[in-house]
Amino acid sequence: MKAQMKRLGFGYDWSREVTTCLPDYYKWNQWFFLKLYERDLAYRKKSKVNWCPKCATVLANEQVVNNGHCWRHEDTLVEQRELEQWFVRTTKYADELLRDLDRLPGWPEKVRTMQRNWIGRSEGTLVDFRLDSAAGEAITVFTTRVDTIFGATSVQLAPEHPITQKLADADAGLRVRVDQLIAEQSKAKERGDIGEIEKHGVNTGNFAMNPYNGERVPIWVANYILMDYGTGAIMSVPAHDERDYEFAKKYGIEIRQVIVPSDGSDRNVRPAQSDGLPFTTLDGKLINSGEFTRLSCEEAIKQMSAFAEQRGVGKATVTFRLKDWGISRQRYWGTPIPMLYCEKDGIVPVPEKDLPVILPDNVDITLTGGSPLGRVAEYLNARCPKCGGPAKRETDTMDTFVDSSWYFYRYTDAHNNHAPFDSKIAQYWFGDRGIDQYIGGVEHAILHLLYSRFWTKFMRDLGLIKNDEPVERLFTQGMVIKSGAKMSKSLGNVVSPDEMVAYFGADAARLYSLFAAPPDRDLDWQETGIEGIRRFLGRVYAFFSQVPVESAANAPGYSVGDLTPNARAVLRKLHQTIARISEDFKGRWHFNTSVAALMELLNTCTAAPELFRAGDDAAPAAFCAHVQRTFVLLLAPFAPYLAHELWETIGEKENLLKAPWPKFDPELAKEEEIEIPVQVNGKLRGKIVVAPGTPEEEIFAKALADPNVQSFIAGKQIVKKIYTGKLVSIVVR
RNA sequence: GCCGGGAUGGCGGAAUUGGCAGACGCGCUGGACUUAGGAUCCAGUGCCGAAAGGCGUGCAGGUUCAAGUCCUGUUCCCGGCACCA
Repeated sequence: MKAQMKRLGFGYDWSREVTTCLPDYYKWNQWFFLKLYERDLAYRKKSKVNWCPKCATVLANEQVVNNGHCWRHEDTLVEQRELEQWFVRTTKYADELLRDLDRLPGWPEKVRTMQRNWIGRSEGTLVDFRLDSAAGEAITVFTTRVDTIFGATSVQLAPEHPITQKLADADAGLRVRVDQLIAEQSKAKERGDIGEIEKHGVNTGNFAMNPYNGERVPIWVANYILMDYGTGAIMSVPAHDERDYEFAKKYGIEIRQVIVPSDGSDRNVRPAQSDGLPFTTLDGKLINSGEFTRLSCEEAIKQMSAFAEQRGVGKATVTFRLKDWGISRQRYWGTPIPMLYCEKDGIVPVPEKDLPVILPDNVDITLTGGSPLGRVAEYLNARCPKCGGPAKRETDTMDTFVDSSWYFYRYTDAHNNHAPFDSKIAQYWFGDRGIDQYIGGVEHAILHLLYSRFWTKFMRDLGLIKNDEPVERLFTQGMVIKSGAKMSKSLGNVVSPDEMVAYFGADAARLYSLFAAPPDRDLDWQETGIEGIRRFLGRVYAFFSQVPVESAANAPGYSVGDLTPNARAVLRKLHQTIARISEDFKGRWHFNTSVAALMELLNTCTAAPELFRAGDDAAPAAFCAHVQRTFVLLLAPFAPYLAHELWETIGEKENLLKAPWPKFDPELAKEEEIEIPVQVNGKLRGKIVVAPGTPEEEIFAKALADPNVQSFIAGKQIVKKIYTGKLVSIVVR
């Protein structure tokens, strides 16, 4: 990989290379982990986790893609397993991660939207529905539409909800039904089609009280209620929620309308006209809602949340879709999590001075199931740093996204033995706004980019850095598609550039990949067309071989005024090309047009062979040398090998990489005469050629005199004449 | 269902700000050179038409002297999210 990059002539500073699987890097992962743990940002909990059978390890939520498939193995369904795992409290930063998206104008809107959706902030109200049972227990529901609560005609629980479980424990019949619902949900989750399964549920026969009107409503358990969102319990308002409506229709639960359109129309007022229900927009006002009747929805939400708080039956709240980041992996390759389990002292962190916890090298990684590290006795058995007694090491390793969450800071100070990096050095490179320009595939829009944003905020709070965000400007490359499938390391259908480099050369491979499509677009990789690139490079080489070798430095000067029209045309094209390529480098990065511009420049040069022919004095040697030299400089970023060779050919002694980028001279780029298209009634009818700055009247006169234009205006009345500086438009009737 | 992005010749793509649609390259056609051509060079190449001219940027409308570009509606493709309460 490294050799490939070098062969392709990429200019990386390899002295800053970091290798995340070596202890001098992962030591700092462990150090960060201890800091997370100290700050209660890392914790252990038992929970349902995503398990990829092919990876034989756990995956974070973000790493489950495409309806429940593994992000590494898109053909493999992820299973749900109950495991004790380490989590990082990304949710603690949920608000900030969401808010700061608005401060990233240099990010594609697409990525920001994806992150916003992923974080999924939702404002709502928690309301307690007290159970009939003596203990004063209550079901807490989460709703974004507390204004509809007078229309609540049942409470719906997730099958896994603790109260469901409690009710089921007391009712064997219910237990059977509930277990069915759980099985069904987890299957659907594995298949990834939860959301498409038909809504159904079971009435528990119990009741809970709506604190707003004292009404007792039946408690149901339903398969469309998810335990891991909100509180796992909802109030069901069939008149104003589509899902509740569907459910109520099916089971004959009462549908009670409490919102009507605020425009005064009577649509949807009578429940008998049930076609119009559910009415779900916020643009309405309340009816049948006690003291809140007649309020607008928005006002009602405010007042009714406040009401809940005053009565101690609920409060306004915010929930997130974002979950904590599960970082435990049952794999060998990864950073060992620096934790110990002591019989006496429980969970004990490895002291900082004992870092790094080194990954043992005598591990049999061919076995599957469970953490490989658990099978290495020398690794597993340790001493408790507190009591000195026997302790077991944590055998899970960290998600590799931990490595990539901060590696770019390590680049600033890659060989630091005392800290992940020196704050001052990081500050020098990153300033307050982070990486000037980051490049990556869209596939990392929520994984890597969310984790590294979190990590940056965490490091800022540790006092290591000052910037709030890791990346100021983000550019998302398109994916490379190969016969219909995206090309990626994990899919293993990567086209190696080696063959292309061997056959056509590194320059051709570089130019080809740039020329094929702009970088933000997906590229369907097919190798037709590289011949054209090779031809182009051959023509460049030929162009330089036929020209007299003359160093620009040695040649006497020349005056632009003395140049032949052809030579001036070349000079003009040269400067237009400088402008175009410089523009492409400024952030648009459409290098496909840069390459096209170089081709055009060469075409212009070779179209005037007399200028560059040995023994022909159609142009001064200094002019030729200037054109050649500039051409090489423009070519260099794209085809560095050929450029270096040509640089020597033309007698340059200085290092090409140190030569300044050519300067654009707008005077030299300016056309001496411009061609102006003439339209009659919006259709192109002729073209006139004038000098720049020709007055408008003269242009119109010339335009009207054009014979073809004449034939279209003859006998008609001119209604309007427009000259924009680029084009003449004549309207006749 | 919701949120993004896209659709331009036979193909990849260009048109950066409402101003000549198709730059540049591939492919194709014809020609030159050649023992040879899968090398190189020259010419042509959006569609219809002999020409004049007409038509043409997914589809249907609209605004404008002028629309690939702006507005309304719509179809299809790609990506993301999804019983999110």
